[in-house]
Amino acid sequence: MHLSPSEEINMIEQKLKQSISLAFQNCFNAEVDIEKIALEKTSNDYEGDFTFVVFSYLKQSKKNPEQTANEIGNFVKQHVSEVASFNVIKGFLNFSLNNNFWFKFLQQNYSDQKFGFAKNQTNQKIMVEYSSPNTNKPLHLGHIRNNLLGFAVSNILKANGHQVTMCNLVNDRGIHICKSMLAWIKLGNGETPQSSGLKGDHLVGKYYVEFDKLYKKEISELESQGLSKEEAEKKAPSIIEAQQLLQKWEAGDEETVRIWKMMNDWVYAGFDITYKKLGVEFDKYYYESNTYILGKEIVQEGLSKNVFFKKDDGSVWIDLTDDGLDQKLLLRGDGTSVYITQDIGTAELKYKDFGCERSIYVVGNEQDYHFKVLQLICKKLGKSYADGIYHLSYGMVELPQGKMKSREGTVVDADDLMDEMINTAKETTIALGKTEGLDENELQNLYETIGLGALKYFLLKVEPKRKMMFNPEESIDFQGNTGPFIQYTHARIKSILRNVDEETLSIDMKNIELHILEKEVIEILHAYPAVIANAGKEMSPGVIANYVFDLAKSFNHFYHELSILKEENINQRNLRVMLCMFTANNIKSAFGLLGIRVPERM
RNA sequence: GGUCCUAUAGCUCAGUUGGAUAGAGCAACGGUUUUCUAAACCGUAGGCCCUUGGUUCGAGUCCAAGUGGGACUACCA
Repeated sequence: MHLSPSEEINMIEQKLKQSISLAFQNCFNAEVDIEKIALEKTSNDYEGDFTFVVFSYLKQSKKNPEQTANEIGNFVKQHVSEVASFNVIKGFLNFSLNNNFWFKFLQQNYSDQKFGFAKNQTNQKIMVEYSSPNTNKPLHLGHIRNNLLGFAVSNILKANGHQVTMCNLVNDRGIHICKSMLAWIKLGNGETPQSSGLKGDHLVGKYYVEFDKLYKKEISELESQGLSKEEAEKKAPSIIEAQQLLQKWEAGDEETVRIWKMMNDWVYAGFDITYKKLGVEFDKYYYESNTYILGKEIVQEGLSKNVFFKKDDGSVWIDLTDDGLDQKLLLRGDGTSVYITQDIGTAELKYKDFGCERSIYVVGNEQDYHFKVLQLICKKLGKSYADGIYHLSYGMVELPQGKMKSREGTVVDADDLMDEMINTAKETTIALGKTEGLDENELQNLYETIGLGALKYFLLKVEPKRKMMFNPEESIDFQGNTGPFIQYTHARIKSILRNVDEETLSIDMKNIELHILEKEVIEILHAYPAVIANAGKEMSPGVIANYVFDLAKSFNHFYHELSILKEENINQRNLRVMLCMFTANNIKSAFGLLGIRVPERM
């Protein structure tokens, strides 16, 4: 039997578990399922590599913890050649592996660019929807979190061997777009991105803000005439005009549709630039202007199946009170669709197009309720894809002043933020003055790598479902647990490796020692396949981020204490060079999953 | 009213299916550079893991109740 390297490295845990299970049979005449045996990494305070905790097996062994652990330890040591020794403290059985195991692992994997990735495709098809912007305003910090999450999770799922389709559902129709359109028609004087020099999405966003100003002014005028706030909000001329514009759009009015298309195209051109700079991509775009009709058809289907019901005013509802939720509107009295109508349609369309058994929606936690309802509806309609719907919910990004409000102009604009980050990276890099010999192009590239690396890492290291605080003044650092810290580790390694001539390296295991600092790095590298698997299972880029930070920290410690190229024992030197190559590969690989680039120098 | 998220060091966050004395980074204080990149490394200090009860050999982790913070839910998306 020939095993590929990454199958082989997972085998040591498997081997130990198998042997432990046999030990139970042999020593205590007890059956213990291999799958149920849990091994953990030995705590740094104790000697050993892997630990088996025996407390919960005392019923099977019918002996005290120490005896149980000792008997199992003896058995395993005899039967697993990689086990060099073991020790028992209370109910903790700690196994130490021999150094050759670690040397072999290093030798076999140090140059494998795909180390840690699933060797075989799973045939599981997964759709990941993310970004999903409205086309009435530019992207902001919240969208950045969304985009980075969606892209990173897609990469992680691919690394787990799944077939991933990334899609972007563009919300290109609705009242919000009509607001921008109306303001542009009234106040724009034919302004275009070309005439103003403004990026298309920013131009359209400007008129969204203009609309809001006008609307607010009208409301306060009406209120001063004695109307209540609610009445004023409904009767303000601009909102009524915007609604009329929406009706004209739905009726296919030529001029309205022309302006709508024109302004949306401006926005798309702007988004493309932002997406490109951010480094995210999509395999497929869906547009709600195309999918909302399909949603209406499914609502009819639900009516005929008696899953939905119609009220006297003609509106269509589903009753979810038995599921602990409320009644939910699916179609307005006038027959027009609401948000969830379109999502029902899009879900169906996605499944028809790609047949994915899992469909992940990267959408903020403000829509937790919405997706719960969506999944319930699909289930009640008997849709086969209902169980595969998964809302990857993430917390809002908040500012020190509170929540971002695009209408009030308290948003952190995506383009501005990226530019600021890149600029800060530039200033810091110049101040440190280590980039002699790089040309203008390479420098610009480096600033982007570092600036965006800092931003992306900052947003991705936090568990998705947690809300996060973003303080523009002090949030993003270049020291400590940051993207640039890890990039710096990579650059330092590369600097060493530029002085290494050998294409391939070999070590004679008889003539080397394994220093504790070397071993710590190797152990972390060894865990990478399991980390990728776990990140995929949890759909959490934060798992990768925490991992790669640990790796960088551990490597820096090693680097600081031990010479690499100046080591005189050639075998030991080669071991350390391998460790450098392996670590650099691993940082690049892990950051690749996060959508972050690594520099050769910085 | 209903559904859900959240609470760990001054701040920002980790903490795997319950395991050994709860960890990082920042900020503070002290130290390290004639030696492979100091965006680094080492050390000191900093904790009623929101409260109470339960489950058990063992709970930051699981369960229940409560408190603080937040989101959603009533023809917006």
